Amino acid sequence: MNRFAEKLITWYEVNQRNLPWRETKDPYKIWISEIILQQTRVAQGYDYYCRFIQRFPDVFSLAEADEDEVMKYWQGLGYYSRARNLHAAARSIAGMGKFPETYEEVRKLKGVGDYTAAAICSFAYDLPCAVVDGNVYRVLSRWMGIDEPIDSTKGKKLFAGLADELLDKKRPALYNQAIMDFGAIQCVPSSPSCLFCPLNDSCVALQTGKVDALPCKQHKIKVIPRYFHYIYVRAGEYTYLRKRPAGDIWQNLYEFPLIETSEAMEEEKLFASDDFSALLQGNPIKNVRLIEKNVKHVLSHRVIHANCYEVTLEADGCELPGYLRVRVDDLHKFPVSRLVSRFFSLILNQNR
DNA sequence: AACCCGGGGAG
DNA sequence: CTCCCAGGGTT
Repeated sequence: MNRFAEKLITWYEVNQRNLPWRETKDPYKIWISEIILQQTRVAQGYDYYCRFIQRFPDVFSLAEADEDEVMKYWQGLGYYSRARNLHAAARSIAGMGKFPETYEEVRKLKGVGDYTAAAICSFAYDLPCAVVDGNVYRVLSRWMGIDEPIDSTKGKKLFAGLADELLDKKRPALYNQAIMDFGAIQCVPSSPSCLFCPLNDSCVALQTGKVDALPCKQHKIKVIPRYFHYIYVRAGEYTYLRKRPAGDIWQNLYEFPLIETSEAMEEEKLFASDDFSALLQGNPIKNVRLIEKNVKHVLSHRVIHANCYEVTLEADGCELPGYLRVRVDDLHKFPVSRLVSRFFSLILNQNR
């Protein structure tokens, strides 16, 4: 038993958060919680977890569901590949008959990496696997005063090795929960209260004045602008959607017909473009109206400048090739991005 | 190794 | 504004 683990666990007994996925040893529920919480704060994922478990209480109910419904339950959470992978993995597990029970088998599931496999195996089965997440990087880099970048291959291997050494192998679940809660509550990214920290007598970063400088990262992401023009085509009670394809953001979410331009474009020029003509297939236009303009939607490495127009057609019943024809009243049933959801709200509110 | 993939909250 | 969150996949 090491002193570090002892202090963390003592701290945890007093300060731990009460979370629903800690009340169970069911690997399915723990798995769901871990996928939801990837790059997502507890406060943001909490309600999604509760609704998800209520609708899909076990792996078989999830496996039997349509992907669209799973995506709908994920709507607004971001990183939608998590939901697609979760669904695919559920079908795989259902085929196996039961949830995998070793680290190697759990690690093979789609969407499960080193961190998530360690979390599931320690929490559900008490296997001695050390978790290494953003919290662990922060706690270890500070406590040991290590400035090796955490986003380099060398840094990842270094911290994984240290995490393994420090793991309390007799109670891995408790230790893993403790170090992550410690990072989330006590050893926070900015302005931690080191004065009241139980590790302040042995923290290298505190003693060398490097708390604010750790953990160290080398990577900076470049943000690239994109220009989206959504066309809400109105034909009587109907409108048109398509499912976003693979190889781009928001895969498998739905959206209005989209014209993307390489730079900002005003309404007049957009409506005169070939893309616009091709979209409407020569159907005569009755009316055009602006829904919203210059919406700035920020993603992790894209910033989307979006406009949305309503184009009402003369004809009520026409088809647009490549698009789904749906009732305006049914729009709310489709899983969509936050941006498209915003336009849905504007449109549906105006209808009242 | 570099890049891609969301959305939200804190400071 | 910037940074980061119970990361993982692809090239």
